Parts: sequence; structure tokens; C-alpha cells
Amino acid sequence: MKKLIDNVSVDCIIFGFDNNELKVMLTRRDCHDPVTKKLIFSDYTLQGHHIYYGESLEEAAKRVLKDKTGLENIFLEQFKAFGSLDRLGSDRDKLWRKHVFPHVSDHVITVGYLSLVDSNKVKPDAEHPDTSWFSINDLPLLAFDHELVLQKALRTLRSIFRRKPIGFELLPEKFTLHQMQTLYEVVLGVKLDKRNFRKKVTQMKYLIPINDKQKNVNHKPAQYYIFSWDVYKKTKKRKYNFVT
Amino acid sequence: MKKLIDNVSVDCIIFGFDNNELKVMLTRRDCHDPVTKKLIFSDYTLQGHHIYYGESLEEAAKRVLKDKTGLENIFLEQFKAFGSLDRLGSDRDKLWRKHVFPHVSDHVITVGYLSLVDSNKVKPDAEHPDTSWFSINDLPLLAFDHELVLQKALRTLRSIFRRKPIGFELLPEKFTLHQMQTLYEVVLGVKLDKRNFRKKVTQMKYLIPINDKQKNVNHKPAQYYIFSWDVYKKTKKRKYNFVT
DNA sequence: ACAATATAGTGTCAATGAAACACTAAGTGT
DNA sequence: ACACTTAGTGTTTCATTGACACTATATTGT
Repeated sequence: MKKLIDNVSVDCIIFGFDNNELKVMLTRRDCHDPVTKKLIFSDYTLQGHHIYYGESLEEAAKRVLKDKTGLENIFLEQFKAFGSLDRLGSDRDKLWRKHVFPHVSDHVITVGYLSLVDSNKVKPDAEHPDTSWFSINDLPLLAFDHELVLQKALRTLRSIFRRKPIGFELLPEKFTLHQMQTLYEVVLGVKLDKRNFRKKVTQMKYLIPINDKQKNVNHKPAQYYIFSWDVYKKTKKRKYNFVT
Repeated sequence: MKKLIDNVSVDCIIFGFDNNELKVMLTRRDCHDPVTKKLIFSDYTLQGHHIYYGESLEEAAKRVLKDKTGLENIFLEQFKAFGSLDRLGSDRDKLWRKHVFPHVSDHVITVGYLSLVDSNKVKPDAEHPDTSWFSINDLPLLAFDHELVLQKALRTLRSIFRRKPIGFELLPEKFTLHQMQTLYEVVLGVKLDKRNFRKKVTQMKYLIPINDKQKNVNHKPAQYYIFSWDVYKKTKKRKYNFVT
């Protein structure tokens, strides 16, 4: 059996887009008194795990991702290593280590990976009943330094969103320009002008209208588009901000 | 005595600017046969060290920096954690581990920090005779995965250079606009138009001309400028590319 | 004193990209 | 047929970028 490395973990910040909100996948951490079985506290953690000897950081992140979402080959990018001394040091964390996980090291470096999934593809998982989506705008209490990690992931996400066309990783395969605009507004926290937005994106060769429209909507049906990485790679220009 | 964590190290990529070249500080690694004392090979490493139990990543990076340059409070930014399995796996690295460092783990995650120093302030150090500056354009053979680490540091440096006024960290306190332009040209690998450059930078309130000029130069003496972080923080605009 | 040399320092115009803004089109439901 | 709802479309103004050439001021050598 493979052995875990005590001092190194990865944390995956799994983002999804649903119901016009940016969401993140969290797992409840219940701390029970081992004797009385009473619940001492509850909070939430990001999706993390220690790495194994002989396992790279990226492999570990992919393992966690596969385990929690069932998905492979999804967008994954390392954004920061966290190595403060106080990152596992809150009162709750101390109680948790004492009661639930007495053998864990108190000096763990974690490497944060942010990943983007099409939330439609993530099925509710019976194996992980404590894991679910939370809106970025309505977060519960988080364990360890995960509030810090999540905020850094968010800033990184926004920064990448401006420079690369990664929004599509959060959208279904076919989508309308309205969906796309909403996504960019929600993630970047700005209001975009419809005409300017459409003018800009319809110049992008890698946004391809397909022969398919919305159906059964009580308004003019919107054109569906798909995104092509191939075309993007071939046509991208130097110096391009995806959305201003 | 503090104990080192086997599986985690930091590497500082220390950049300097001298003689119109971007330089990086490297240390020679000589691998001798322990029996015959013959030199098996020589190559160069970045400035790294394992972290101690009870020491944060950033503290470790600052320790390495202090040790190698004598400087504190200099620009330091984490840019990536490296955790591939083959990062210590070249033939040279295996020989080195076998002959010189038999007890080191073969699974070490390293966290890369890039730092910028005014190379005038770094005195040649008798304690580290094997450590010296190398031009980015004329690098020797590097140990481990340090070629990869250095290239990533360089890309990060360029990216930060475009968004934040960190060039000054590499310049002396007072400098001419010509020096500054050359620095930006060298780091970004572009040719800049003198008039456009000066037009742009003289709009920056945080670039302050001082009552001092070049002396004893056989041409019109250039105005000296200083940079003010304070003014920058107060006057910076949203959405600003330092140099296009 | 003067010329040669070397770098410092300065302004305009054209092209491109960003931001502001209001109406018609095509479906569904009653 | 009419009300309702979201889709889809162009023009103008303003700011930013990029191209481009000459004068100013110091030193050095004659």
C-alpha cells in the first residue's frame, strides 16, 4: 500500500456555474466528541488530500478531482502553495485534530489547484453525501485557512478569465451568448453592455454558431454557440484581453 | 536544533540587472567521487533549501535570500510549486544523490519564489564562493529541474513587469529614464520607442524627477528619477498595463 | 574657441480599441 | 391579434497606441 507524505497536501477548488451563480464544491466536516458522540462543531472544507510517495502534485489533484466529481480531463491549474504556520491553527482545527485526526502533522504545506467543471456533468454522489455546491456569495464557515485559499482561487480565476477563454469550461457544450455574458458578469463582478459584448465575441472565430436554437421558450429563440479550442489556438492574437 | 522537512524545499530565483543584462544568481554544484576525489561533473543550481519544521514557506525563502545576498525586505513573490516525479531524476542528479547526498529524499516538492535585487547592493560574498551572477542569455547547465523552474520564473517576471511597477526593484534608487527603458526592453524582450516610452512614464505621478543629474558624462546629462511606492498606491488606476 | 561626438529630451498625426446608447425581430401564451 | 419576453443589431465619441525626426547640452580633441 502506498504511503502518504505527512507534510504535503493538495486542495482542489472546484468551481461550477449554475442558476446564474458561481459555485464551489465544499465538504462538511463534523467534529464529534469521541466519547459522548456529541457534535462539537460543523464547518466546511475544500476538496483536498495528502499526496502519496511517488505521486506528483498534479496527479494528486487529478485523483481528488476524479474522486469527488467522477470527471477527468477537466480544467485544472495550480495557483498557489500555502505554507503559513497558522493555517491549521484555529481553535476548531485544534479540536478537530485532537478528537478526530490525532496523528495528522501540524505542519502541512498545501498546494491549491483551481478547477472548472460543467456542473451539469457532476452527478450527485452517494459516496460523498457531505459534499455539495455552495454559492460564492453565500459561503458557510470554512475550516483551516480555506477561506484564504478560496479567495485567492477566486482572484486567480478572475485574472485568468480576463486573459484566456476559460469561461467555456463552466458552460455546457452548446450555450447562448446570453448565458455566456451572464457567466462573465457573475465571475468578474461587472455589468457588461449587451451590444459591446456581442460585437466583441462575434469577432472571435473560435465561437461558432451551430445549426441549433433554443426551443419552447416564450420569446425569440437564441442561437446556440460552441467553443473551439483548436480554432482559438490557431487564431489568437498577441496581447488580447478577453473581456475588458 | 531544528529539523528539516524531508519533502519540502523552497527555491529562490534571484534576479538582478547589471551591464544592461538580466542576471540570475546560481551556485556551482561539484560532484566528486568520494573515494577517488575526482570531479565527476559540475553544474549549477538555483538558491534553495529545505524548510524546517515550524518554518513557513515564506520564512524559508527569506532565510535563503538573507543567507545568499545579505539582504532583507526585498521583492519576493511565490510563483509556482514544482512536484513532478522526475524533477530530481536526471543521471547527474542520481550520481549526486549517490555520491554527495545519500540521505536526501527522492520525492521533494519545491516552491519557487522569485526575487528582485539591486545588484549593486549584493556584495561578492566570501562565504559563498561558488555563487555568482549569470546572464539569462548565457546560462550554464542547470541541476535538477532548475531549467524549467527558471523559465517559469522568467515568464512570471515578464507577466508581473507588465502589470505592476516592479522594475524599480532591479534599479538603483535613482536612475535615468534611459536605464529604465533599457531594463524594460531587456526583461520584456522588446524594443520600445523612446518618445512613446517617455510620454507614458512621465505621466506616472510616482516617477519623480529629483534635483540631480548625471555628472561627468560626455553628452547632455540625464535627469535622475526616483520611484515612490506610496504615490503609486495612491494614484494607480484600475486596469493599467505598465508597458504595453 | 571651435568642431566633433554622444546621449537627452521633445510633439503631432493616424489608426485602433473601448464605451455609451435604443430600437426591431421572433417566438409563446391568452 | 395582442401582450409579453428575450434575441439581435450600428453608430458615434473618446482614449490609447504606434510611428516618426529634430534640437539641446554636456565632454573631448584640435
